[in-house]
Amino acid sequence: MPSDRTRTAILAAAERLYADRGFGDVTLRDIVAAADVNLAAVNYHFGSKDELIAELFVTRSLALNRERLSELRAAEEVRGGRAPIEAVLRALVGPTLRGCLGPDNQRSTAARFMIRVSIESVPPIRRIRNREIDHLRKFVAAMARSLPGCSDVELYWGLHFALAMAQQTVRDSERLTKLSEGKCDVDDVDDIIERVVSVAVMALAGAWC
Amino acid sequence: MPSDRTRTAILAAAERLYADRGFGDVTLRDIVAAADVNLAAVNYHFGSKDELIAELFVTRSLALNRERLSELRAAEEVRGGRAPIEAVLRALVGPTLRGCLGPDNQRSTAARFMIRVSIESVPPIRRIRNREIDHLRKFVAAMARSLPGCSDVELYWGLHFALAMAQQTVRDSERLTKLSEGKCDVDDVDDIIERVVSVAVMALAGAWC
DNA sequence: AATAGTTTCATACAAGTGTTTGAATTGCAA
DNA sequence: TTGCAATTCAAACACTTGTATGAAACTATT
Repeated sequence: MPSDRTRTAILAAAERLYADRGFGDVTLRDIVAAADVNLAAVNYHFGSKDELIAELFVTRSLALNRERLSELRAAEEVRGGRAPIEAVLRALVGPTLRGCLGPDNQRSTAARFMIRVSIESVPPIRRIRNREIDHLRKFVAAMARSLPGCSDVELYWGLHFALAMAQQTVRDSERLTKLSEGKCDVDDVDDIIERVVSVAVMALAGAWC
Repeated sequence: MPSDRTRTAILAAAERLYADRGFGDVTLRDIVAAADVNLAAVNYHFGSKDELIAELFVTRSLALNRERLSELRAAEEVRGGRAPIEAVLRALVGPTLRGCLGPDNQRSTAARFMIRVSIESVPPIRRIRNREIDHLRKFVAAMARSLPGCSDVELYWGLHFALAMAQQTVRDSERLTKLSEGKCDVDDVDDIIERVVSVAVMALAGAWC
C-alpha cells in the first residue's frame, strides 16, 4: 500500500530543507515543491506545519538516543557494566559527530537536522525537548559507574563540556577551517571524536575526581 | 541636539528584543512599539530592517573585540608581552561569559545580543561576520607567545574548544541547571570562567605542546 | 460496474510581514 | 514671524505566510 508515498516524500523533503537552510527560511511551499506534492498535502497528512516539525523531531530524537544508548550498552557489556570513561563519552558524542562531519556523501540528513534543531529551537520543538534531560541522565549514571569517586557536579560539567565541544565543532566547523587555513581537518571524524573525548576526560580527571 | 532620540530608542529596543526573543519572532512592529516610535521611523533612520540589524551587530562586535583585546593587552603588559596562557584565554572568554551569565541585573543586553547573533546567524549578519576570523587570529598569536613550543594546529583546537565551552554554557545554561538540579551554579561566573580556562589549558597541555 | 472512502488538487482566505507614501508636524535659521 | 528642511505620523501597499475549502481524481470493496 503506497498510500503514504506523499507522507514520506514530505518528511524527506522537509528534513533535508530544514537541515540545509534552517527553519527560519523554509516555507511549506518550498517543502511541497521539493517533495513534488500539492500544498494542501501537508495539512492533510500532518495537521499543521508545527506537527510536521514535531513528528520529524521526535522520530530523529528517538533514533539518536537509541544509537547512543546502544553504543553505550555495547561498551559496558565488554567489562560487565563498567565501561572506561572514554567509551562512555564516545557513545555520547560519536553518533552526532559521525553523522554531521566527514565527507559529504556519508553525512546523514538526520544528524544535520538534529543539529539544526539544537541551533534554532523553534516553538513546536521546545515543548518536547524536555525529555532530553532524562536521556542525558543515563549517561551521567554511566559516567558515575566509570568514575566511582567523582562528584556529581564534576560529572555534569564534564558531560556539558563534552557536548559543547562536539556541538560547536559541528556548528562552526567552517570557522575553524578558515581560522586554521585548513590545518584543522574537520573531515577526520575519528580524530575529532578522540580530541573531544580526551579533553573531556582531562576535564573530569583534572577536577580530582 | 536630541534629534536622534528616536534612533537610539530604536536601537535600544531592538537590541533588547532580539537578545530576549531572537530574530525570528521579533517584528518591526514589536520594536517600534517597545521604542514608542512610529513604524516608518525604522526605514527612515536605518533604511531597512536588515541595515538596523547590521548596525547593531557591527557596533557590538567592535565593542566586544575591543574589550577582549584590552584585557589581553593588560595581561601581556604585566610580563612584557608574554602573558600566561590562562590570562590569554580569560581575555577571550571572560567578556562574553561575564556579560551573559550571573545575576540578572548585571547581564548586559549587548552580550546577550551577541550570543543571539552566534546562535541564529541571520543573513545581514552573515555577510559581515568574516572579520571575526582576523580578530581571533590575534588571540592565536598571543597563545603562541604564551606557549612557544606548541604547534599551530593544537592552538587552533584549543581556542576553538575554549570558545565552544563558553558559548555553549551561555546557550544551554538552562539545560545544565535542570540536568544537575541546580548543583551546577551558572550564576557563579568566575567559577565558570576558571572551569573553561582550565579545561582549555589542559587540552593545550595534554596535546604535548 | 457502482459506490463509498480516501487522497489530491487548484484556489481562495485571513493574517502578518517589511516597505512606501504623502500629508502633518516640528525645530530652527533668516 | 516667516520659510524651509528634517522628522513624525497614519494609512496603505505589495508580498508572503500557514491554513481552509470544495470539487475532482483515485482506490478498493461490493
